[in-house]
Amino acid sequence: MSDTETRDFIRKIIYDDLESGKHDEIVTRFPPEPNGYLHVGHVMAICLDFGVAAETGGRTYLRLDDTNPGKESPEFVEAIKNDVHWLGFDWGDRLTHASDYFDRLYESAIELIEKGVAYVDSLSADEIREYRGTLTEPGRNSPYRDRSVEENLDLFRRMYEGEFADGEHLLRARIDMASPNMNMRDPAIYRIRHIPHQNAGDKWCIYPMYDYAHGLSDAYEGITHSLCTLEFEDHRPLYDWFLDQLQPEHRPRQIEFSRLNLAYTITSKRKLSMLVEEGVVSAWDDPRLPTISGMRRRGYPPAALRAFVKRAGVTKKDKLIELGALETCVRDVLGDIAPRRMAVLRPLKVVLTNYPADQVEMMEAMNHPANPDFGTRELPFSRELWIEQDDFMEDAPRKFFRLKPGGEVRLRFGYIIRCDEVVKDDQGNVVELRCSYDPDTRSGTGTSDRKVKGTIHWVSCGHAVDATVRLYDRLFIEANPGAVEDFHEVLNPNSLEVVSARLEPSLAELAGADAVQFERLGYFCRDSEDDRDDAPVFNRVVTLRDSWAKLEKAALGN
RNA sequence: UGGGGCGUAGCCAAGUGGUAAGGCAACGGGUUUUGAUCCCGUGAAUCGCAGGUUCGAAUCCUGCCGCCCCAGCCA
Repeated sequence: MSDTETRDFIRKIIYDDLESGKHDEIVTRFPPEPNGYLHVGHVMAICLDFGVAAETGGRTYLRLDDTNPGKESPEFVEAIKNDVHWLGFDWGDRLTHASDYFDRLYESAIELIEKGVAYVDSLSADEIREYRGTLTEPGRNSPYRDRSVEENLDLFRRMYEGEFADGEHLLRARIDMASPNMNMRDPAIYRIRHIPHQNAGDKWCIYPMYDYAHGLSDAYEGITHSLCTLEFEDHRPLYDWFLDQLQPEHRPRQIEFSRLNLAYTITSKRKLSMLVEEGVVSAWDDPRLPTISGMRRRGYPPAALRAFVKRAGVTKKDKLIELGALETCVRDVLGDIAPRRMAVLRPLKVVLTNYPADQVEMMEAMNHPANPDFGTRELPFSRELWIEQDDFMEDAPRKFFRLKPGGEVRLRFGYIIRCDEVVKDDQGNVVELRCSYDPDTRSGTGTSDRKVKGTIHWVSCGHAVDATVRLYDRLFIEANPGAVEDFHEVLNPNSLEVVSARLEPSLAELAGADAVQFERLGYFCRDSEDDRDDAPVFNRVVTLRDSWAKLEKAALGN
């Protein structure tokens, strides 16, 4: 951290604890429940948990918070591990599960009963809800609240042994049914669930609740700072209550921060799985989703995600961050590392009428305009070329400095050409441009020093590689789709457009998942699922900034 | 109408009694064989509102307003 940066409020607390000698080492944990895929909101938590430990020489546990079997699965465990690694973080040998502590948790529950601060309730779920009261009215004590320690011990043991059906009994903390904090109205500690567990198998038929298991797991692992999101703030008194009652060796401290919400996206696990199950998107790693796996498949580099959450900051204020902020981070890192290539997304044929029909020249092209280390490559240039349909306009405004009838434009790394004739089909669509090239203007070696205002990209027809390119846009047309009653109503019908593109030949050899820049268009990467050697499929990661498009849009608005 | 949290520019965010950093976005200009990048510059904040304390308040006090979270045997 440089001197000009200020520490967020959590880092202030943590660094103070180090300086005051309260702790010699910082220990944190990232505790996802393996019941879904990680998303951009988790990136924030991961970077905070792992980041603050790493920068202070501390440690971080990756703990799978698996206290609710039936919703959790090893598939999600693997996806989570994969995502955290990909983001650039390492938990070493500190991969744990809440279920690793089920034995100790069970013993501690007995201790609570013996202390008289926990009891077995035999009300039904509906009755418990009625007894709980409301936000403005206190709850009432359960008729089973005053069972003897012996009876509670016996009942709890029999719960453990599987003597009762699901829901028949419930172990509860004995706190205060009149507390204004709903979480303190005798919260559940253990419930009966006759289902196997993703990690513990069929050993248990009673499972601990989050509030009970989480704080104690923190204590067992020697977590010094247990960082979580704001909605757990009013669980903190309960978190502390369990620690007070059981006095574990280590005393973790819970600190809450606000979630990171991204505009035009949804991060509720429930809604995310609806999108997947309804087929609105193809899978959990659909490139339009804000899941980590989706963003990876989309081609977002992990460094961009890290930079993004750093810019967003850690506070307690609700935030809804503009999509552009993320995209800027993606462009920032890709701009430096992505090799440049040429590709035409919507091809329009150009015939150079004065260029020899059988001639092919190899044009040298820089792989990165600002970094010679990327080297150069050769592009075949010939009589027939593809250019972008958007780069030609028949009735062009004065400020349009691409191709227009009678106008000139430079072909990137090639020659200056002039549009002599526009060929149309029966419907009046422009299907071909007949142009002439100026032999004196060959890139780099031309004898002519004349300049033209525009430069456009192209691909030689006879050498082009066909490819499918997927153009992604935001999944929703509403900035905060999570706040809309039915998100189906605000889906963007144009979130995916598929085009048949023509690529420069070198792209056929491009291997791996790293992104390249298609000059003047954006950053693209091979799709990790559908790409094949004989049928390339590229995803558009993000467009380049486009001030022309902005001008056009502004003009339309007038 | 209970409890908890939060209100500084379009979006983030510093600032904790001495006269409002920074980033993103926007706008203008320069460079450019990517309308990209890069560079330079500009505008934009009655610090949620109203009172009060003080020589001085975004910072302290009081009252109000707005937004978010909590009534799972979910996490």
